[in-house]
Amino acid sequence: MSISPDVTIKRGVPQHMTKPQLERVERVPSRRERVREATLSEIKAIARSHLVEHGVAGVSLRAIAREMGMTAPGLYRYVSGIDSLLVLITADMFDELAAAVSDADASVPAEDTDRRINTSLRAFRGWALEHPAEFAVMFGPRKRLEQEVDLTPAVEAGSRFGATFFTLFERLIDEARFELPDSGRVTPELARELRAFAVTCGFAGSETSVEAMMVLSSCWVRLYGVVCMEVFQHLDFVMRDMEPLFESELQNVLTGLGVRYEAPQSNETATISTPD
Amino acid sequence: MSISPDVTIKRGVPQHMTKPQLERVERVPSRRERVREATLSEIKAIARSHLVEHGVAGVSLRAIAREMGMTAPGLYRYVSGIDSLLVLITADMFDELAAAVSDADASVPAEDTDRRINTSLRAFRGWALEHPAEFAVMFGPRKRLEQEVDLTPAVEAGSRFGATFFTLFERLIDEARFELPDSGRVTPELARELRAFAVTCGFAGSETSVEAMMVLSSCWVRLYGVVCMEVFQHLDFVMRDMEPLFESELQNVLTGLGVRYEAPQSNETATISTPD
DNA sequence: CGCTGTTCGCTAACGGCGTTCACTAAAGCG
DNA sequence: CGCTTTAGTGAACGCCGTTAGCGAACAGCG
Repeated sequence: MSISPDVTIKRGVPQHMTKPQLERVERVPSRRERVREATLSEIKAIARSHLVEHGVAGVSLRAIAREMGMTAPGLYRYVSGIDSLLVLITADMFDELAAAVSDADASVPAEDTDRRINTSLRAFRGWALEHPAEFAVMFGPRKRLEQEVDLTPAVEAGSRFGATFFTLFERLIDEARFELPDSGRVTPELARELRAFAVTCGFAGSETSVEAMMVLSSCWVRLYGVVCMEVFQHLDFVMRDMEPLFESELQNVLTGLGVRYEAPQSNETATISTPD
Repeated sequence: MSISPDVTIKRGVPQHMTKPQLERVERVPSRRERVREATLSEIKAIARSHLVEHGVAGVSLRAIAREMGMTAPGLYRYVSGIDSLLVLITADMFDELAAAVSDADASVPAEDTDRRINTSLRAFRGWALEHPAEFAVMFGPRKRLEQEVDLTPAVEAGSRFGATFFTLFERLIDEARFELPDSGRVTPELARELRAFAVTCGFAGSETSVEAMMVLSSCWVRLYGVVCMEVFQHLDFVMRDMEPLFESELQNVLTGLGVRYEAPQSNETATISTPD
């Protein structure tokens, strides 16, 4: 067991510290480390492309190795197996999705909470539609009885993604946009789960109420529902274009949140263009 | 191409006609047909058990054949490949799910629409939780870029499943339980899609309005969302027990539909017991 | 420079998979 | 009975993940 792949060699530097001043002090990543990092990136990139082109079942170590001009066993120096490779790229994809949403969010004036929310949520759907294979891996069923493989990288990235929306939601709470449901509606059991939710997701310290968490959950479930249904094509035989339904749900959800609904621009949501 | 598996030999008998009187008239299924049917059933049964035990990736023709005491190529007499076998059992599972919901529905007095709906929807979730592997195949992402394989059996069974709920929903419309949303809320594009929906699902002739279809879609999407999220375990790291959230969503949806929400019985929803 | 321990990538191999093809043996049927 | 259709087999092809052992390249050090 002299080999231990999948362990990102962390430099023990807190991420919020700026890198440049530390690089010389701590460690300049040795040549070996750099080339190693590069091959790992190549592996993930090719895996990703195979995922897109042939679906998750079409991702194979042998094919990746072939495309890289090496042999499959060699990849085991970088990755402890196909499953953990999938977990790795899943983590990357979550980060990418989070970035896509953040970018969209950042493209509108920070004070315009309403438009920011409209935009962010549409960005989520947009990314999902543009990356159905990725979305399936990220939000679809857990493939195996994955007791075996370590999911933490993906889960962590997933949390980072969630945080993107949580911040926006917190703004809504601060601005007291919507009426909280009667506290009678929240059963003790639900309250317990929601508190756990709040704690795990970081806004424990704030005065975030259980009722607010319930609203958040409900909204998230609804959006997840429409988008899943669209990407997984479960209404395909009955409905050609799911966008109107998504917009309708979005409108319902937003008005429930006291957020102004804005009809989408005629050009695609993916395009980030400054409105006139 | 002398072989043509996967084609259920239909006897051209409408299902609503009683069988016995016709059997002799039309065709008594020959001995050969009977044994053939039996082996096909065995194949599907074993496939199903492997699906449950090892997930969808764990279903393999070779393993099935092994367990049956035959060799893999022999299975090709019954099934045109692993993919179409999966489609076949998916169809069966949809019928089974539909039956489970129907049974639950039938276990409460026919006039008590409210309780019937409570019960049916909980039955849906219950079945999903008891059969996560099946649910993943039925409601998860379409595995391949399945241009190749013929999905019709599964799609048809899926429609039958949908019909289970549609009938209940029609009752709600007839009883005029809920207020329809302003027709201004339905964009022309959405209206078009919803009409297609209504037509494909059979209640075209009735006076079912586009607005009603919008409500139905919205409700279905929400329930699908919670259940998917629970079965796919996407909030696992944040929430232990999803039942309270489901119940909360159910309550929201039902009150929106003008249906009385009934708290679940203390014993599990799966258990069908006559209330006192 | 040469020496030494580590990392890398290879070959070979095992067992599993889906699928095709040519073939035999059995079953059905006139 | 003989002929046709069908069920099932064995061998083969080409994939796959994964393990084990080996040699070559490399990094660091005296």
